[in-house]
Amino acid sequence: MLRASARARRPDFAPVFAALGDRTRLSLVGRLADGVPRSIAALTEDGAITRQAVTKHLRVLEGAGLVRAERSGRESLYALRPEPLEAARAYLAGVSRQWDDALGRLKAFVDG
Amino acid sequence: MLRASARARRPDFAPVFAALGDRTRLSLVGRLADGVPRSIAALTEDGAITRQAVTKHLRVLEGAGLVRAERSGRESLYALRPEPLEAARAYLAGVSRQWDDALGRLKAFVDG
DNA sequence: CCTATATGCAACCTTATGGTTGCTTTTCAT
DNA sequence: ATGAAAAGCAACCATAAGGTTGCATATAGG
Repeated sequence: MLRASARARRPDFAPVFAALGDRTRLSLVGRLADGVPRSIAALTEDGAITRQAVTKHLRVLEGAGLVRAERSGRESLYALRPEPLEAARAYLAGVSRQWDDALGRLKAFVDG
Repeated sequence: MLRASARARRPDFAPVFAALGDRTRLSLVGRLADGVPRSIAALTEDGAITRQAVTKHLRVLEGAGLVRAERSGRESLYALRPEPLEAARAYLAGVSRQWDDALGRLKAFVDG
């Protein structure tokens, strides 16, 4: 039963949203959205926060699949991975669509 | 300077994502997506969790604007508010678009 | 009126989170 | 070869998060 297992294995988006649910992390995602991989030091540059804190945030993002690290010499470069972002976007679109459909049916019922 | 203040007041989505970043809460949102307001008791029915815990989650969702409570007699009915969901969706779309544009420019440069 | 239902409030517990500091290790460049 | 730069590791701290239990309050309905 492919359809059943496909339905059963719906990925759970909570971790992705949780990873995005922090100002600092959201800002990191925003900064990496230009497609340029950056080192931890580069991402710390604004100085608002310690390098270690940035590292932790990057690990969280990596854990949610939102970012990927690649070591290059003495620095490790973090790059955005758009796939889970897109998946989360699609998920939200689905919920919104469900809502709109429901309202549509309600209106049809009332009018009908 | 209307434009400047409009730009300055970009809503910050972290709280919305944070509210969505929990399985239970995400499930509540999913259940309310059919447009039917539900009481706390109704939303607790599966019994996986205490009514109090559900209440707390609903308050968090309400704090993020994702849900709205209206008291009706002895029960308070919670209804989904699609606006912040849609806004969050649009935000993610924006990040994805930025990423795609960046890749497009990079490709144009390489090919160029 | 009295009782069962629905919710609210408050205290409490455990673990996760966001952040720091200090020290070590790897690597680049002079 | 040596010093500075980049990152890793580990311990620690304070607070927030998710959850529970116990008790109080309001309302629906016989």
